[in-house]
Amino acid sequence: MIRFFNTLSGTLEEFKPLREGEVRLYTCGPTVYDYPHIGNYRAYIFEDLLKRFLLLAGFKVIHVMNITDVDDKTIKGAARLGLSLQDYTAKYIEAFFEDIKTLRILPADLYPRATEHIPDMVKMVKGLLARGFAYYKEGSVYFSIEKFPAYGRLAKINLEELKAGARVDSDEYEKESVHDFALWKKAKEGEPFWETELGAGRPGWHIECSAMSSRYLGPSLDIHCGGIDNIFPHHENEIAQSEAFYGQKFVNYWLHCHHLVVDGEKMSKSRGNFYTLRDLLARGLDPVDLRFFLLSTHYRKMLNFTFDSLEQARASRQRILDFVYELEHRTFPPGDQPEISELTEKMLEDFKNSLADDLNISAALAALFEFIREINSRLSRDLIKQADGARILAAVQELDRVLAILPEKEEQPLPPEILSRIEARQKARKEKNFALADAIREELRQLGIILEDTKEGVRWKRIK
RNA sequence: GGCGCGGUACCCAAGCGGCUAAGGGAGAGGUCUGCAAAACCUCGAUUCGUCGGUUCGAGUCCGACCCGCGCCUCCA
Repeated sequence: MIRFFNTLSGTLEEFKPLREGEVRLYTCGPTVYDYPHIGNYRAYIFEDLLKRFLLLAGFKVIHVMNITDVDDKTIKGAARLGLSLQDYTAKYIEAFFEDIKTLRILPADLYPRATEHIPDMVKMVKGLLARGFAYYKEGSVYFSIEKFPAYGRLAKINLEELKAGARVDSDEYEKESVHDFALWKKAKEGEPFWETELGAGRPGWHIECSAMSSRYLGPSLDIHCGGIDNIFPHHENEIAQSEAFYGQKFVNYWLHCHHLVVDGEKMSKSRGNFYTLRDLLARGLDPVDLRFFLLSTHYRKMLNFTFDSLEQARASRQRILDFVYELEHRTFPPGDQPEISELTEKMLEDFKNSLADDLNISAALAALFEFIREINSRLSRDLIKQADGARILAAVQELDRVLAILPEKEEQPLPPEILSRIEARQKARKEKNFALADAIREELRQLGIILEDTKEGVRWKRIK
């Protein structure tokens, strides 16, 4: 049984897709006004884990992620540089795609852009006007939340209290009630706009997700994800718009990822604790280590990024890589043992069952590490046979369909000058010239290559 | 004011009513080694923020309190 924590109900629920064997997944994508930061990637990596798990569990997944390429920030950014909206956002869209590839995030099936779906949004806004859920005010269109009694269910916000505690809204647009939100914003001097049946203007942020999700996934979808901060108002508003328009349930399961903080505090540029992926790559970070770090804490728990915790994650991942390396490079005696198959199957089952339990990655990894220790113990006593080794390796590779943390292919071969240094060291060792041997070892270490002397000869591995 | 999250060994972290409280990192001991490094193995909490309560039995449920954090405004 697969179960997820549904923000809507506030409880763990058994997962049942609308259509047997198929999951329609919508995840909120980037607003392309700047380079994404590592907190953004925590959310995308959580979604990637979810999706990869669903795929491993045998589901067909149809995944749509929007790209917000028109909003206040993109408009401001473009204006500042005197660029068109499109020219301004193109750079960040490209950076986003580069980054997700670097982090081994599986691409979505579709990346609809807001600017390319204006007609869908206009149609929806018109429908909401016709049904009395929306109203015009000075050329803009607003959603009237009092017309939608279920408003506040997702965020568990009581409208009365919300009104009492809210600050005065200083929005330059006029609306009837403070918490009504804009569906369509009247064109302003010097800002991009679209000439439509609603008048000249641009869409509000929330309507874009409602329009694009239904366009590609239908009026009802299985899972909608995003960061915890999207719950209110963004997702609350999406529900209001979509359900008011279609008159049916919008999303069955809402999954939200908690924040990443840095050194215990919210990341912000003014605090100087703001990192993009590029910042970290420039420091020599292996992006897959970052992936593992972001992956290895449960998605509903706040994650504290520090360079120390990143180092812990790196070391932890290295243990898995060393295990795989050993299996790939060792020679085994022929034969196989049913006991090993059993251990392997048990580990796979534990791993998958843990993930099926609201993506409990800690328990899943614990199953893997326990298995690694068990097998290592046997390896050290030469108790693993050839077929066992192949089976173990296949199992770890299967898990890696979800984790995606193993080295991509064969390691890059070493350049000849390095190889000859290794040979020189072997020669020195044979001649018992250990001072020279150690000097060469240290020299290579400086170059990021670690040598290991094993029974089966010298081995090397790269370190970052 | 409202809503919500967290406090488990030196650090990260699972466990959510009942086997000896997972797992990883660091550390200590050992194996291997010319010595190392690396790797591997072993060992690390009578105890789960504090105080009460419920229960045959509580990190696990209830109450109070202390500490840290987030949201209620754009934000993953």
